[in-house]
Amino acid sequence: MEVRREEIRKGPWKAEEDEVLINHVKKYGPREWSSIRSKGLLQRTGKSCRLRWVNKLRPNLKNGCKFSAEEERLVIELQGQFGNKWAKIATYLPGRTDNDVKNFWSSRQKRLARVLKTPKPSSEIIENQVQVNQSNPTFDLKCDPSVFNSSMEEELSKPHSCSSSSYIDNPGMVPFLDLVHEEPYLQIPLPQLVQPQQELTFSPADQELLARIDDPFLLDDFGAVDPAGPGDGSQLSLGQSMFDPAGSLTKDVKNQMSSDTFFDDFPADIFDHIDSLPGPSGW
DNA sequence: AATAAGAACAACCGCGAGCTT
DNA sequence: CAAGCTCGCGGTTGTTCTTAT
Repeated sequence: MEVRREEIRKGPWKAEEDEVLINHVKKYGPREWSSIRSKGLLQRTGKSCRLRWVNKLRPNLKNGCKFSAEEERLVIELQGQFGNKWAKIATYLPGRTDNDVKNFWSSRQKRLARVLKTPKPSSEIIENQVQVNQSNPTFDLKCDPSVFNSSMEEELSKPHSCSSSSYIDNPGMVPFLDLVHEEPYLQIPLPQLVQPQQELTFSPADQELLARIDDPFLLDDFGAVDPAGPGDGSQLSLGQSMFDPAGSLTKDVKNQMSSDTFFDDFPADIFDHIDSLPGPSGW
């Protein structure tokens, strides 16, 4: 015998449904999600109700507000520390949900993947360079901070800016993060940025490259390189390697680019967070 | 102005942990 | 103790919006 089941609604929520859900939470609190359907209030699963509440209806959410530079930096920092624990990371970002953080990260990864796949003309030279220290695998970046602050500027210029502040108000929440440090000398802990909680490893080819880092003819191995480039081979461009050290140091060396063209194609905000990340000793 | 590509956002699904019966 | 249920999390997919050509 077939029992006719109530049809379960899916897809976008209507305003009326939101209202019902809000009323339910007002009465009973954010729990007993399954009872919403069993009481016949909504044709939605408890799961769906909970998700809607958590992601859209909960008070104090920053809906429709882009991640500030500080938030971006914090997400990146925390992702390096916790991995893909979005719910945990979201607790450090008032007004942001795990879904927000997850989507932000996912978009970012896609951007990165796309950028890293895009070959750049060798004539483009990057001014902002990376030094690789073999014994201590961090990238030391010396760079013009003006290059890296696009979204920060954007954020500051927004009259409605709703940048997160509670972790600033409560520095104890993120004790390792120095958000006001202005010194344009960067230390990026590679393992955190590349693959959380993993030992940084270089392929044999990369190791060979690193060993030859002072070899003035190193670049010759990679075909034509614009003579206007740094040319001394002592520094690597900030290109792909910091995000993919196992596979792309070689490409890095030949992808020396001008900051103009390079950053035109690079995700606008990608380096906003690179400011004063602590070295591994601070972790 | 039309179209394609990319980015951002919203929602669903599967799984596992924890609680209740 | 085991089965069932609820909830929360992370991954994934689909849709809409924005930007570039």
